[in-house]
Amino acid sequence: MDRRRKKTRKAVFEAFTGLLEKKSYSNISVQEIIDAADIGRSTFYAHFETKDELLRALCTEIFEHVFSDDLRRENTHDFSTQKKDIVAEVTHILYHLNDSRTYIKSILSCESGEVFMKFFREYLVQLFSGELEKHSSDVPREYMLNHLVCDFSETVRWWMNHEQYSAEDISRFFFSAAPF
Amino acid sequence: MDRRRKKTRKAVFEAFTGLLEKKSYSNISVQEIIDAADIGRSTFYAHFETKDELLRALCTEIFEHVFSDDLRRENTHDFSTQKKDIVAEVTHILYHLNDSRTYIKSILSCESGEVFMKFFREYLVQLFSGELEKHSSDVPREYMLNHLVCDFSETVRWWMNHEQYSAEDISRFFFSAAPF
DNA sequence: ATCACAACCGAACAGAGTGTTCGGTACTAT
DNA sequence: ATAGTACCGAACACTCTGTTCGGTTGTGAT
Repeated sequence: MDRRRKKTRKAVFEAFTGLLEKKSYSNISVQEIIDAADIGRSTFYAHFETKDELLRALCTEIFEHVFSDDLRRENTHDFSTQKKDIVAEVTHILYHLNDSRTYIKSILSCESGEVFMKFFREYLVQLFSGELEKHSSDVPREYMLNHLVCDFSETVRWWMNHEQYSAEDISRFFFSAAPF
Repeated sequence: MDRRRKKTRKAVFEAFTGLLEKKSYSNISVQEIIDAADIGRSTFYAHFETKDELLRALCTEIFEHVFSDDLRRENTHDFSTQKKDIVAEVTHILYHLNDSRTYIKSILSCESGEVFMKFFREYLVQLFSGELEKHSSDVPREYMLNHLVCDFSETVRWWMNHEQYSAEDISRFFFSAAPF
């Protein structure tokens, strides 16, 4: 990718998350992002169609990082590593999430958090749907899957505002309270 | 309250929820609500300062209904009824939620859902914080409280899209999966 | 039935934000 | 060196917002 495009993209992301720390998503105008990023008006629209798309792009970028290992493992059909147990996998994801903490906190701080959480839950459905096979109960499978996904995503949301805990702590909390 | 005010208020709420079924919150303009409610522009602004305030007013109205008994009980210092067990209480709230199902589904269908969920969680914190005393664990109390609140609010969100289940079913699912 | 009051109407207005266009400039990759 | 790409920013048409105000109609109390 052209060095200029990368630079512009980065400037926009940083301006955007910076603004999210100060004010809510809906109160941020495209013009403010443009000014903060110090780019031309038409340049912004050459990269992103709307503010919403910018948010989605940012979420995608974050999750590509967080779930990068899982995705890679899916492509290489290496069954030995696929059998990693769920506890290790969850802890691993928590480590990655911690890396993007600053971005995530900004996004979660207002309405835009809903978009982030939606993205997040979509990834988690894949993560937990396999795990669910092992358990049986008189509760609909679909309910349990949604339950696990929400447990974990909300655990992460909580964690983002409680920095004192480590990834291992959070993993332990999660498995203590979740119905595994 | 003046009959006209009641009528207008009702017309706005109905127009708003009707629109929410068709398109997302942020894509609904005040003018569309005004047209759908068939009222004058200035009339809308005489009732609600902004679209956001309308959403909050609608949420407040819903929760005043859903939690009406709890609130009443709080005022009358009747300790005999205060000791109602949590299962009955939860089931009771689910019944009330079912009454407002149409409204709630509309609100939850897009970004406005976040506002609804936020309101909802605030009420639930009160409901569950007492219940938590009874349990002990090596997990922070604050985490457990948030966990219960999210479990329940997300259970309700799930329920709204799975009409085939009764309030009793949902109550059972919730207590099966929650760490009680 | 009357009457003071409150609610509603809707046109008009200023202001803010959006998304596009276009001619010109500057950078990049090869 | 050069062709292609990205950026700039002014200008434009458009939509939406929130307010104002003079006039109309409905309401509740007496």
